[in-house]
Amino acid sequence: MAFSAKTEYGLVALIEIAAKYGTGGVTQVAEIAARQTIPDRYLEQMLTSLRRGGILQSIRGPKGGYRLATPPAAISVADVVACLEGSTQETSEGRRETPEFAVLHDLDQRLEVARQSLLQSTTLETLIAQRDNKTRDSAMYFI
Amino acid sequence: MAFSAKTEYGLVALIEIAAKYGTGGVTQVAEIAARQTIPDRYLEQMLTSLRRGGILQSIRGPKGGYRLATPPAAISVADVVACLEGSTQETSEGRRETPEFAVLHDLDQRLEVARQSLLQSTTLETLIAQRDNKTRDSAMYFI
DNA sequence: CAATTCCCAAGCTCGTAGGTAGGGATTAAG
DNA sequence: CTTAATCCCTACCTACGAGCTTGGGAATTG
Repeated sequence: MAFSAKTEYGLVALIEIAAKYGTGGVTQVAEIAARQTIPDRYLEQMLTSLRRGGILQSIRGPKGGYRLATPPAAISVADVVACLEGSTQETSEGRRETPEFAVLHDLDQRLEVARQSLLQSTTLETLIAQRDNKTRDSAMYFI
Repeated sequence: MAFSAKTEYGLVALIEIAAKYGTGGVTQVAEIAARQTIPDRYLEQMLTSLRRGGILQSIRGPKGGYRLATPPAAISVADVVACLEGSTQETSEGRRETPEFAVLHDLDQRLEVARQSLLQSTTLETLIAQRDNKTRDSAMYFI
């Protein structure tokens, strides 16, 4: 899996929350955690990060929960990844500076660009659409 | 870095070894390790994997060393990665089967395809050419 | 036979991903 | 105005694997 558990859980939760965006309703951690079989206290931390990152808004107290801060189409997977993949100090020192390492570093950059390009062009709206296509497709078996 | 140390070291070594392909000469672990500042006994292990994977041939004894088993243009970075990224059992069990996870799995597949596509289209020949371009470019500063 | 190289396999260590846990602040409902 | 539900903050724990070390052996050459 190219995503860490953190990112994966965060995205799964966001898909659920985003699906309710039209209605204005909120979604609770416990709900999502139960449906997706994710430890709830752990998922809480992801959603907290997403709130701090401006992707989610939270409402406290009974009947509280989370909702998106912006429309699903405005939130890309790249945004979510950036928010959850905690900036792990890229020990920039100690780099070996031979031309061979440099060439690999370039290749690495190109890989990263390709990845980011896909992640930026995929939004929560996209993901919801894909999810709904899937369930519709599987429903067709029953016709 | 999208590559593990293993892969990175292996590729660096292969670039050096591949550069001698025309001459038919061999390259020794100690040489590469010294030039690239890689622990030699560690690098040994990567080259052993590459030999077992059919990418390298080895000659033992004094004046021994490694050479490519095939021309540089026939060895893609994808081959090298496949050889060195030891198949870490993708615990396929325990997968959560909600549609949300499924959608992310699809996205993951697309990321992997994009990555493989780049890695397959990059060969040792490509990397050598890029390295040589680099050194030529930096040489121009002295004109 | 002695030096040089590759070969094989085990073991060590430290960071981190992934998860747990304790207690606090806010708010709705009765 | 109390109780329960929810989010909030912070610290801690732990298994595991990436990255590296080590100890020997087997082939080859001069």
